[in-house]
Amino acid sequence: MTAMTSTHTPPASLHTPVIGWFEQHARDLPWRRPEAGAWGVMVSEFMLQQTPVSRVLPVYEQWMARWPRPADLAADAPGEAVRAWGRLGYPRRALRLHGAAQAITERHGGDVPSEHGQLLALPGIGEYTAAAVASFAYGQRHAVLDTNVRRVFARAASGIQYPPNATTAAERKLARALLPEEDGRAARWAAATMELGALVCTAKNEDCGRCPISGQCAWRLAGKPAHQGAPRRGQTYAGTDRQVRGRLLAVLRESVAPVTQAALDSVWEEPVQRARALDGLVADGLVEPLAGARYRLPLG
DNA sequence: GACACGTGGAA
DNA sequence: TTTCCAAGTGT
Repeated sequence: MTAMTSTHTPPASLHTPVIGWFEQHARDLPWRRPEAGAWGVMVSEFMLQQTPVSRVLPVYEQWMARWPRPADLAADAPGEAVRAWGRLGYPRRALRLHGAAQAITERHGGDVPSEHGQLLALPGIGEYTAAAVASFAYGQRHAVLDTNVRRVFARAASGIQYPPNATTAAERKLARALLPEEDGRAARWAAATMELGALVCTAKNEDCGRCPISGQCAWRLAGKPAHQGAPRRGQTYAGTDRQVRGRLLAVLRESVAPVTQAALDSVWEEPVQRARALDGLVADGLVEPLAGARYRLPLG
């Protein structure tokens, strides 16, 4: 049971100040403008998975100028999507976005579907992204649980500094309970709570002085107790297969012509790990092996 | 449920 | 310099 429900605080007392704050302080992001459309919303959601807004902005603009509709992307080679992805990281997202564009073109007449279940069936779209697109692009009522919203709810409602590592049933239940009744207001609430987590109720150095619900925040009222339990597993990177994959793919992105084995071998000393990383990229469909020990981004 | 999966800026 | 973190998904 959360502090919010145990004190019987009506959600409406949270909705108005949070949505009001959002109307005053929301960033003017291109995917929030009407001209972005559902496709723009969807592209931005793929790019923003684990990647900061500041790095997404320029790539998003180039992407939408080149592929303004799903069918435009679907008609191009998947390797071009990987190349245009640049250094955003997790390039499989580019491949999945390309696959989603193909599915939209084939199954949905070229229009991003509005139904949650149809969105969820597309490659690269999971629970969060399906809810986000349905909510932000189509104004529907969904619990949109990303890392920002989960942190806001953990603090404001549950009185703890950080949410659990993985989304729990209790979090989903709480998020549904806090959702405004009316569709459009629920969609604004989703965007507003996300923005609050991104700008004010941040993971570190939160700024309660600028928070519209600081007076109702269970964590703050409890004296902002520090997170209990094991520290988060720090993701090591140097020396991992991921780093090797990143270097290999960087070489392939830079070259339109097929790349030789020697060119790829030059990015990593250790041959066993290097081969394993390259095999992994091929298995993932990010790299296409050619005759004569040459490689390129996939043509499809 | 645990892990793999990129990248770069900030503290 | 090291660690943490950023609008997650798929296996």
